[in-house]
Amino acid sequence: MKEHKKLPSAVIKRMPRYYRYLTTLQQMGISRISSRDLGNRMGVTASQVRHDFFSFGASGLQGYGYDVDLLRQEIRDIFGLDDLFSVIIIGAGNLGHALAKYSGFEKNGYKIAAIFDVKPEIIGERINDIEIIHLDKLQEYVQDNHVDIAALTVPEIRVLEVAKLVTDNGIKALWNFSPIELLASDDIVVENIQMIDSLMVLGYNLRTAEAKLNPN
Amino acid sequence: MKEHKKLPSAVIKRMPRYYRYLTTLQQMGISRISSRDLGNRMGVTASQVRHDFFSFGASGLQGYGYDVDLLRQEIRDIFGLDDLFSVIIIGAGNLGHALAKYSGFEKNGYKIAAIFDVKPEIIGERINDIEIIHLDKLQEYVQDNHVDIAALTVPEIRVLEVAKLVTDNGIKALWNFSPIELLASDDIVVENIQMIDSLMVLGYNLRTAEAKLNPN
DNA sequence: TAGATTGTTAATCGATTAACAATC
DNA sequence: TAGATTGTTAATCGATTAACAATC
Repeated sequence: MKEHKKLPSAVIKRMPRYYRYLTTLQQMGISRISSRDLGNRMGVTASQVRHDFFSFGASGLQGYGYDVDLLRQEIRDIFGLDDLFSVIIIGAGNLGHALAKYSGFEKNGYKIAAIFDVKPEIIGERINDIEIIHLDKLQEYVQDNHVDIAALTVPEIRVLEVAKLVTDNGIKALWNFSPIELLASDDIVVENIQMIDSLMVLGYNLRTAEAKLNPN
Repeated sequence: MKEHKKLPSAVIKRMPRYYRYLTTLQQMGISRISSRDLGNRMGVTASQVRHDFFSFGASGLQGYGYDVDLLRQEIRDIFGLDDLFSVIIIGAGNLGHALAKYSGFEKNGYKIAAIFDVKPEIIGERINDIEIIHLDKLQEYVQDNHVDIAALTVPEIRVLEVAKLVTDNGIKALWNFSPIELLASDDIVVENIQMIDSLMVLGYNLRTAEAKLNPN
């Protein structure tokens, strides 16, 4: 694998967006794209596109643009998408179900391997061919199966104990959907999906936009 | 309402976090907090806390700290949380169900008013006392009821047509959960929840952390 | 008063944009 | 060759951190 310098965090956060747009272009049968055209589609400047691609070792061609397939594959390499991360879901409620049923993860390099819950009546069921296993069997499971990431879709009051259980069993990445924010440590990486934060920003922007149209 | 200058977008995005931490402090019965203590809990510098609070007109007291209730209320004012935004959910799948069942939105100033879907067999059902209405009735509904925000939890292939339907009916804020990104316009504000982006960043950070522990 | 902590400006750092030579 | 577009540095802009006087 090619060595990459440590990328600025602003670039890392933008790369999944580039990846999504490149995937769409590929599906549309478009094989090359200029920084200007891509920037227009995404609502960013051409300069930023080139600067970002340069920062991870671009594969463009002067006077031509970027090769969509090649560039997309470079992002796949950087994010390790061809290595197929193994993800388990803790909590088989509606949100856990929604994640398990969504086929987009598998397509992009993340395999949902199992779902854990504690409700006896659903243990053994399958969602999208993924088995629901009792949380008591987690230790056993991680001994027999490699697990990269745990998605936490448990009720708010359970999330701290579940996070402890999961990390005590050697899992080093938490994808947390509860409104209780988990903090990363030296050893554990965390992504919090804080839906309420996003909703608050949306509401703020709505009020700001309305105030601009309708000053009083 | 107090007038606020236009806030830097970095500050706006951090404010929901402050708000969550202040709410937790309030629930713990803590009535005042220093920038240092709050920063430590959140993993940010005290300087940034003070700078941020200053930028929206802080309410601290030298030698004392910030009044938790007062500060929290100021954030509520800025985000309009006491005005109760009205939110409708389009798409009563698992994700729509999960949103409808989550009580945290209502508690924080966002009322889920109705859920729309097209599956005849679920029309009229109630989730968490919120009625499922046929999408054909949307126009009628928005004429009779004020709607601020539409949460889009429809299948990927439907999201563009649904976004058009919703905005054609005068709704100006879209909270989009599909992997098809919607772009904001002059008239329409958008928040995209791109779960796959968050997962990719998590996977990247996991690999980077592992590479640091285990260089080879 | 002495100690603590904010309010606020200045300094630094990082991210974005502009510019244009290089080159396909 | 002429036109297009990247690669790359420099300039600008915005965000973060440091510093310390003000003051509770």
